Amino acid sequence: MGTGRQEAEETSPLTGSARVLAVLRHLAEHPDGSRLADVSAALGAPKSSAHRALGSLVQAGFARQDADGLYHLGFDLMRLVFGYHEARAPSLIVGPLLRRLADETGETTHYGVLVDGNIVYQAKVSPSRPTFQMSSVIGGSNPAYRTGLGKALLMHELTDRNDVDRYVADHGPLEARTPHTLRTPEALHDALREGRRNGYMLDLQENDLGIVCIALPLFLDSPSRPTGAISISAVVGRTTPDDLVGWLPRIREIVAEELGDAVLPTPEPSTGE
Amino acid sequence: MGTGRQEAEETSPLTGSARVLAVLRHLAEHPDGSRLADVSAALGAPKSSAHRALGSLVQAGFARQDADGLYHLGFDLMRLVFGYHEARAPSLIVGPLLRRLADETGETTHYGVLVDGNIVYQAKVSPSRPTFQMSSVIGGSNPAYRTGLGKALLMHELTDRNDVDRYVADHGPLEARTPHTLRTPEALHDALREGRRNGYMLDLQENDLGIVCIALPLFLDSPSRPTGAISISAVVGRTTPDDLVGWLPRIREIVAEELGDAVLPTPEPSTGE
DNA sequence: TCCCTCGTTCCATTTATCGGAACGCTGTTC
DNA sequence: GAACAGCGTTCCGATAAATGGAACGAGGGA
Repeated sequence: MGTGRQEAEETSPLTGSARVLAVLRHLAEHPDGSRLADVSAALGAPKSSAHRALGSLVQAGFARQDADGLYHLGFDLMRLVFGYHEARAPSLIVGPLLRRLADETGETTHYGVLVDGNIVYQAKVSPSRPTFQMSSVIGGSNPAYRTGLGKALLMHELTDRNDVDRYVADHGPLEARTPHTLRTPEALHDALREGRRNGYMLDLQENDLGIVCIALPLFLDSPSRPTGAISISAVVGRTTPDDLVGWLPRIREIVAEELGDAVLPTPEPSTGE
Repeated sequence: MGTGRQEAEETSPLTGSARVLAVLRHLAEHPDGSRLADVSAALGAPKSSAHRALGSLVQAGFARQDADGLYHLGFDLMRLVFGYHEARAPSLIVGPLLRRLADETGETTHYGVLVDGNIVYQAKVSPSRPTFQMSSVIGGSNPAYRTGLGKALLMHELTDRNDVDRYVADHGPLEARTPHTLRTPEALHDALREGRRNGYMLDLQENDLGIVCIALPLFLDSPSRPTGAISISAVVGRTTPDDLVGWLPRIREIVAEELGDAVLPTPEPSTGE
């Protein structure tokens, strides 16, 4: 879920610091460690160049070499990134909320923001007794139109049909990852309108077969534009859409306790179109 | 807890890819974002150089620039590091164990390995209802001699007095972070010996005032040399050393259920010296 | 003992980095 | 409303750092 870019690229010779960063990426994508020859081959660079790049990374604390000669991501980089994440506003503010929701429902919770038409996961809390492992990763992304988080945010950005059409035009066609993915601008528009009416958004196996979720936008900064959205994900069979909606009162209660009652959207009573 | 290196360094002009990596570090250390001028000043480099370095990072997906022009760590880097961490053996193997222990005791649990005389935290699980926030960060480190995790591992590395003396000589003096830190090789040797006898190790406010913990080494690979250690930390006042030791039977039970009964040390009955 | 693998080092060539200076935009001040 | 100040960005000749083919040496197997 949410990869990022291609593995081996033949765009340009890839030189200088760009090559060093490519090596860093390679190390991160190989958790069991990489040999020098692997790195060299993956980059299409001579051994000596790969070796020099690795040397720079090791010296900076961004890579390390174990007793077997295998290169790994450096502990210092992990400390930096984990420290960065824990110090960021989303973790600090919505972290406790996500944990309470995960404990209460026994399901995985997420917080995500909208970046260029995609949802980027900013925080993730698995329940104490995980029933399954969600494939989402912090920093990873998915198209907004086929995730609960994404649609919960889009519904306040794309308020009329023209907005929806422009979104679809700008961010590529609606790719049907599952049979349930919304395929047309009409379907998306209808879903967003219903979301605005209800004050929440459902995702019924639209991004991953077997996964449903309920999502709510959060208005942490501005009362008009949502800052991000939270979601609770579950597996079909164990949880029905009705169950998700049934959690709503309790969800709203917990959100209000943790962040106040101004951060939730006010459902439009019945602004029939 | 576990910083890593100095902030502003005047070692050498710092050029090329080393400078790019320094910029990356700077971004990670400033979670609220950095201006170009900040980066430039922090590196002692001209604006244009800092700008070029940031450009390289942005292009690689390791940095991003928000609408206000502030530079941040890139989402792609977060995805890479979090994905790397979740795919690594320690997370996969001891993760569920740490979670169960955290749930059972209501305290924070850690897994750490010994690297060059220091403990490096590899996994961390906070309880669902955190009573306090531990300052440890994944990838961060602390001297082994004043942490429960570290001593639990040292006790199988430094089995006689000569080993202890050599350790102290190699890894600097025993710095007393708190009044309870072990100050002499004798005290450390005695503590390690008692740990070997008991099959566990206590840390009684030796690294952080107000924090006590109990730690056990894990023998995941070899039956003779521990792979790493797990710990459960608590605040004094709410938890006494006796409470920690009282958890032991349950801890051993859970560890045996999750990983088998061969991964725990066999307490030496009474090998009096 | 030989051989193969793998990480490391060397060095002349070349190419990307360096950085001072100028540009243009935005929001502010007088 | 016009001059100003701060900021990110771009330009370009001089310079220094990256480049990579080849040789080296340690370690492990056959």
